[in-house]
Amino acid sequence: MYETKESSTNQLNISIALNKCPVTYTLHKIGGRWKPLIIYHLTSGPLRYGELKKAIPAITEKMLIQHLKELEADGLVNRKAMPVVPPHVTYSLTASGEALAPVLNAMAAWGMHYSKEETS
Amino acid sequence: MYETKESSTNQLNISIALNKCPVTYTLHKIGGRWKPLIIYHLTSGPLRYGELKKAIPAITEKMLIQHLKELEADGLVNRKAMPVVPPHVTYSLTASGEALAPVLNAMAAWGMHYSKEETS
DNA sequence: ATTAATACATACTTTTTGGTAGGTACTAGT
DNA sequence: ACTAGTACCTACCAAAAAGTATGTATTAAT
Repeated sequence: MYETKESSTNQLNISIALNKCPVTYTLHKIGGRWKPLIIYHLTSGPLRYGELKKAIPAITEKMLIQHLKELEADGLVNRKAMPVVPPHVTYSLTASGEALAPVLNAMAAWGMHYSKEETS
Repeated sequence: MYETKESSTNQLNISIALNKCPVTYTLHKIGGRWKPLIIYHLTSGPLRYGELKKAIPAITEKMLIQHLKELEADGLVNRKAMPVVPPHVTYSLTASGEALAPVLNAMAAWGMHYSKEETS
């Protein structure tokens, strides 16, 4: 029968999980394909758009800018544009972005440990 | 023009990101909509399938079993079936599942801190 | 007039993830 | 013969995320 609902259960369930689970909340903020890599590269200091692109060659410009916009909207990243031409824009981590460091470290430690076991 | 590629760039990019970034690896393992909640409920001890369902009312049976299968395949969760009827199956965390605790704690701490700021 | 440099924007398509609705197997108890 | 109880399975569909291709603005240098 497959009736179409007015408001998607998917969206509803996202907010249920977000409210019930702070882990899901965090996951939602850093959960894009390239977001951890972007954040990682910014931990060593601010970078220009083009520098990020070079640092992550496999990312397309669309995904890079899209993730940067989301990270900015979520308050994890600052965008600073100099009104010159050609444009000069730098991205840096905000306080809450920097505060992700222990999270990323814990995840990296787990990931390195258990991805090694997999291949052995 | 949109030519269709034989092997999706999406899949390729997943493995690029997985290889470059242990954080992405970890994210990939716990990244389902309900996985953090499932793991969280299992931290207090083994639970039966039906108990998990009651613990997370909003999840559908399809998603529950699907996530459990993935968690099992990824070695985070053990499945123990008693050959009785009606069936009796319990799920518990493996060593690597338990080892996620610091990761989840870090994520929960960050999530609780920064989701509060958002609503204030 | 054309090019170079930089940081995007947008229309469209593909791939993946999540949700809906229903069904199955097995046995003990009535 | 029928029901209850438990743990699933399987088509099918919808929504979200990711990728492709191409275009835009500005100005200084050639």
